[in-house]
Amino acid sequence: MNESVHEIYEKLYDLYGPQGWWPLMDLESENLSKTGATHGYHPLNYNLPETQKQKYEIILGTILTQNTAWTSAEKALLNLKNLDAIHPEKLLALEDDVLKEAVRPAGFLNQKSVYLINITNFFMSLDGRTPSRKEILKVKGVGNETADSVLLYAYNQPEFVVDAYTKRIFSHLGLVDEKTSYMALKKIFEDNLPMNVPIYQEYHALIVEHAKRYYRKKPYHNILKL
DNA sequence: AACCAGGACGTGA
DNA sequence: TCACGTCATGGT
Repeated sequence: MNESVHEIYEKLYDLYGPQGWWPLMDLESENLSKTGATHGYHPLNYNLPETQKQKYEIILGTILTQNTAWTSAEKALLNLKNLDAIHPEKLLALEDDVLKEAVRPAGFLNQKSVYLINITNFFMSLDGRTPSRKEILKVKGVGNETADSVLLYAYNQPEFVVDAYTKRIFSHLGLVDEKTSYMALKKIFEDNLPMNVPIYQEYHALIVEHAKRYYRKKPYHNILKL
């Protein structure tokens, strides 16, 4: 197990290369991936986000993509951009139905519009400070994965992000039980990898890329030859 | 036509 | 704690 965590990372990186997550709308597309967003990746640039606005865009994206394809979340994000609402104050100033219509393509519009407001208030209360994992989790609409995504990609904190794909791949490979909890699985990765933000960022993105190709529908196909 | 998307919350065992 | 239903839309 210890070995395979890092070994699989190497294999995925060799297969797909650097992914350049988290996508940001105002960046040129430079990614080789064919299955992700249409634009916004920034492979090998680990100095992002550079501005509060970019942090905020990432945070909005983490909510919008919950149980939703990124292509759909991206449409909602573009709607918000066209409303000039990728700014905390302006998003809060939107009429309720306007916000919901913007969120609609990402699904769960009633929940996500409230969650966006919740996390926006939280973001503003930080006043530029980096939040702790515990305090982000208090925001209604932010669970384990979203909290870790915010910390890893918006604040460059070494928190490994686990998602449904992670559990699916590693249980399919027989490395963990399907019922392994989020925190237990997170710990397995963090215990077997150097505590390094770019590696955490790339590994999670690589898992998503790999899963999109081989773990969408059964029967799953193990091409990693472990 | 069923199933899945870069989940989280509320409820009742 | 944990299993289960619910939330919405879009693509395959």
